[in-house]
Amino acid sequence: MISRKEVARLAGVSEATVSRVLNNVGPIKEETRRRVLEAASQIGYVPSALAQQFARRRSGNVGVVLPFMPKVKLFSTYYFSEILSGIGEAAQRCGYDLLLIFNSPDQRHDYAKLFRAQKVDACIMLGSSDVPEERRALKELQMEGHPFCLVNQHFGGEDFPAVDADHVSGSRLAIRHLLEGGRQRIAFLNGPPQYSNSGDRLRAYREEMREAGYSVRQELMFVGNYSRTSGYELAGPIGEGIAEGRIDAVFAANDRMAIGLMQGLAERGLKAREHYALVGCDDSDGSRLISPTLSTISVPFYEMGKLAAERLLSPEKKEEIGNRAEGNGLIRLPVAFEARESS
Amino acid sequence: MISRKEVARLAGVSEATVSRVLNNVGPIKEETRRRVLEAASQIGYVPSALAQQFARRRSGNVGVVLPFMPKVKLFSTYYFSEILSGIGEAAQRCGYDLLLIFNSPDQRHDYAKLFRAQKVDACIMLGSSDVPEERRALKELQMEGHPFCLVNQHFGGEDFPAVDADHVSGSRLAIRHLLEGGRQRIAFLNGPPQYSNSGDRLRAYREEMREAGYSVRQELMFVGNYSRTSGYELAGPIGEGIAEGRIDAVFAANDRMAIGLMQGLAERGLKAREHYALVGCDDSDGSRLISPTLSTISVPFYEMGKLAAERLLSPEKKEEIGNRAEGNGLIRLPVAFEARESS
DNA sequence: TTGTAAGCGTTATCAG
DNA sequence: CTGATAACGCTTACAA
Repeated sequence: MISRKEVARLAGVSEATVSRVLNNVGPIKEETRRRVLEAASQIGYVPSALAQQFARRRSGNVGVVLPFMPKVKLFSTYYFSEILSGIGEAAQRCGYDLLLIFNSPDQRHDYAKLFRAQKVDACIMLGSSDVPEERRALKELQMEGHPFCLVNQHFGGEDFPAVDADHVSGSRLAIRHLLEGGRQRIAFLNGPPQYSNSGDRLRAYREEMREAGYSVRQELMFVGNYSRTSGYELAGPIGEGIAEGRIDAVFAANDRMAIGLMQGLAERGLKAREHYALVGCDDSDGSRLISPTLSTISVPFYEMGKLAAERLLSPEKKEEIGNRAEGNGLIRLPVAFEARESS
Repeated sequence: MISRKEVARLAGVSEATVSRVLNNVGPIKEETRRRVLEAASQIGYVPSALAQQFARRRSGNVGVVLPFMPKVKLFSTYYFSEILSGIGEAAQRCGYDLLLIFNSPDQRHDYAKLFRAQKVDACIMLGSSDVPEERRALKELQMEGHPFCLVNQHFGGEDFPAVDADHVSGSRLAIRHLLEGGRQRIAFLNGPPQYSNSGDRLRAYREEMREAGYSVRQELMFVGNYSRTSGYELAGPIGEGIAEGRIDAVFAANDRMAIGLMQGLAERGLKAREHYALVGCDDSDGSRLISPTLSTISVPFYEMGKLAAERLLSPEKKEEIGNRAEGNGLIRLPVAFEARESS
């Protein structure tokens, strides 16, 4: 290993001077600087990031925590990849490296440990879900004052820093659109309850339906797990509802389930728009490829990731956000309705 | 910061003993071990990864180098996300963390620097392309003996460690399929030449066409940049060719371009299968969603990423691969043809 | 403007 | 089985 010492010797200065030159700190005689840089490049010296991190007591890493999902190729889902792209963009600009952390299924989620071990200087949680274990881990983080931020999830009763989308408004838009299109028996295919946006959407659905004068019946409610397959499998019961006139539209909590459902229903001879209206959520690439194209809510995942990272890493943003109304770490970004052929 | 010292004091042992217990090294009296663990958990001690890395002179990180692509949300492309998922799976199993490295557009690619700076213990390159600067950087890596591996790319004339897919055979399958379907004027929409698989595919195309007794005409050759848009934009010239009977099939180097092309041609009233046959490459999710569904070559990206990582990180794999034929760092995984509606 | 030296929290070696 | 202690390569007062 080539170390500072050799540069110092070659340049005929002390090791401290080498550091000063390389870190641009303190006043340095121009001649000295030249000699040091010359010596450094001559022997191809590169400061050890390990030693620097150790001495500075900062890793220079942002942790990105990813949920464990058996059999799911995580990055291949539109949701994660968009958020990660946004985080990457911001982290790079702020001079941080991204450290990917996979939440193992077996061991408990010890986020605080990441900080205590100094593996990361800040942390962004993707796909976090509202289960007791997760709450505990996050509360601990907050207690210990570690900088972190959730993306696309929030926890009722807590004030965790988070960047979410306005899923309530988005869902309202979707339902309203369906109602305005003359649909009255709107089924709701929701995601699992441990995700806050499921709650948000459910609320929106209930309120809109009630405001429109419809009762919210249990036979219109379905729950999947966000996978294409889970939508596909619900084509049975939902298809029956459509065939019997009990359902004339479906609002699905994400595009994947909507697409699976559309495919399943197509196999039963039921065509979107013709036999029922369908609205998904996410504005994923797939929504534009499927036929008929899928009406959907576009969610700014990329921007959400970017904002979460900036919030943690960029000094200006940090201040800007600090100046917002007190006691609310949650930022909600607006979403938009995309009308396409399926509704 | 809670350090080893405090644990030692609380347990009434030396700091060295604390380390021994925690690292399970050397013989330890059971009673001592108990006391140390007790003390550690009592004050919530977590060893500093920074200090460990420094002392061990190993970062415990695998670098994953990603190309800079302006305006492209990298992870959202099937290709990268699948490979990354595979790498993640293997890295986790081998006890490494993933450090994402974004190749900035401005500064030169100094991969060796990553190692000299000890930021990573091994490195996997995604989306690497055959340009002089890249060759130089990789050659330097090899010269200095740093462990690295390319994925889905290889460099003629060099023997860099790489995991690629057998794009030659894959392309042959595609062309042969089109020929067997009675197509004779097969256009080829290739990717940029700096990617080795473009060369591989071109070779396969030429040979298959020649073997079938067709001349390879320049007017059948098109080049895009793997984006959906680039395929879409070539719908003009290619559409003309189809209309005028000069083209009756297209083989595209990836699904995204194929899909863009299909959409562009559809706008011109040209339908896949009916007016022309189309085969893509990658077996991306989109290929199954588009209508008509897209025939394609399925490439085991996930496995490629996994294998590249194992090759670098897992002791057994390393040996297994070392026992292969000499002088060839390149491993090619097989691909398969997926017949769908478009051809 | 530069040198000296005290950390930083581990690992690893060498005695005992 | 356990305790001292010398690295590790850098940052950062403090002195000169």
